[in-house]
Amino acid sequence: MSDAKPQTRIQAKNRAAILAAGLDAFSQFGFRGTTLDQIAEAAGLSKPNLLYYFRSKDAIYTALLERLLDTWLDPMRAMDDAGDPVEEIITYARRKLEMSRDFPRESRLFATEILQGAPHIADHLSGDLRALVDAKAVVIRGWIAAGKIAPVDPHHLIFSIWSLTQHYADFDVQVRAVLGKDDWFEDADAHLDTLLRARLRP
Amino acid sequence: MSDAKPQTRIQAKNRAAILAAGLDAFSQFGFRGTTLDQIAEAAGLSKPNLLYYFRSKDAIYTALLERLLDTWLDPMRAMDDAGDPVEEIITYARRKLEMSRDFPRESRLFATEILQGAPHIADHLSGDLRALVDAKAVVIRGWIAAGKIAPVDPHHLIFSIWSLTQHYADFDVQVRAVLGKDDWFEDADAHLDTLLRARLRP
DNA sequence: CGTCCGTTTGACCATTTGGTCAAATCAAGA
DNA sequence: TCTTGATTTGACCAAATGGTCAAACGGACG
Repeated sequence: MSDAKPQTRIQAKNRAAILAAGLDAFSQFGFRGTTLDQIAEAAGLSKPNLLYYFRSKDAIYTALLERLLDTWLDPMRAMDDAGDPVEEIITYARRKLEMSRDFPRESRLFATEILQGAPHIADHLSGDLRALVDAKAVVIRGWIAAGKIAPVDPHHLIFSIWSLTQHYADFDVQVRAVLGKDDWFEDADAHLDTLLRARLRP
Repeated sequence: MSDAKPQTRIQAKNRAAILAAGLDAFSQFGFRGTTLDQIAEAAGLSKPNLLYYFRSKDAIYTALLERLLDTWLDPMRAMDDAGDPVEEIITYARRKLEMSRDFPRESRLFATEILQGAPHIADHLSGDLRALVDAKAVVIRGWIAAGKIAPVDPHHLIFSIWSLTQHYADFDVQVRAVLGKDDWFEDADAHLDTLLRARLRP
């Protein structure tokens, strides 16, 4: 999976600058709403120069999505089948919430892609993602059968964790407007903890 | 708030067709990602004809958002201070879930607007919306003080209900891909019911 | 029938946008 | 220093896009 392409120092730097600028733009305006000039200016390059590093607008977007998907599921993969069930699930939720805090642009990029029908990653959803979720669903069912957590639909439990955590990144503007303050992490974390604990307690 | 403008039968019909087509397009592609030609064709009108009814692309989008905001908060307003606390909250969640099922395009339109920083409705968020949420927060705190429901942060409880329910409309593609089936309503409804009930039980 | 006003359209326009290309510039090794 | 390949750019292009406008059309009513 590692790129075999050799990269000069300057290439690495410029490609990184382009991806950073692209993440900023795409996560805020969506694919169609973002222009190459916008990205080029933010990256400090001319448009033709930008296209020297990525063959098209779509290539930038795709590269970002691939980089994102590569790490997006790490918290779920990190769930330990052998750990304490309630703690494993709650830790998973906390890690997802931390990602909303630390990588809101990535979360929004993912959200806009899904909202638009996931045209670039439909395969990923019904492939890798579904396989991983199904695998974790088996683990969760095992925990239920063992009486370690209360009976719960594993898929919808996972959806709950996704929605509860990503909401704080994706709807950040709304959250801050309603809360009247900017830092939601501590309160959200405590809230999620009690919510999940109440539901999972066997 | 009622428009004083008289409308002929044909005007009402065409304006409705345009709004319907606009909702389809904007909810899927966002504001910048949608073209007038797209809307015009879907509405069965020529582009100049479309602009005879709405002075600009922005006017269509704004009209849709206004219509949406007008009804979006109805379920929350319908929460009855005098009703049974747990049932009121669960009924609110169910109504929101029904909206995800029955008005997914509206939900996605709202989601794209918020994702992009709510440029058109920032005032609404920190005005009407915040006021309503704060009012309901007072009610919920009253319920807690009376021992009718378990202690909970009212704002984050409301965020939870928003995120849990809207997720099924906004991330519909992902939900269906992971579930491997198209109808999620019944299972989601049951899941939400037990989740909230477990958390709210005093 | 003829008029009037609401409706519709073809032609047109300026700007934006994704993308190309040949030429110029630069940087490092021989 | 000279060469070579990587890097950068100005000029350019075709298509798409939001929007305009004068002219044509159509139906209801006197």
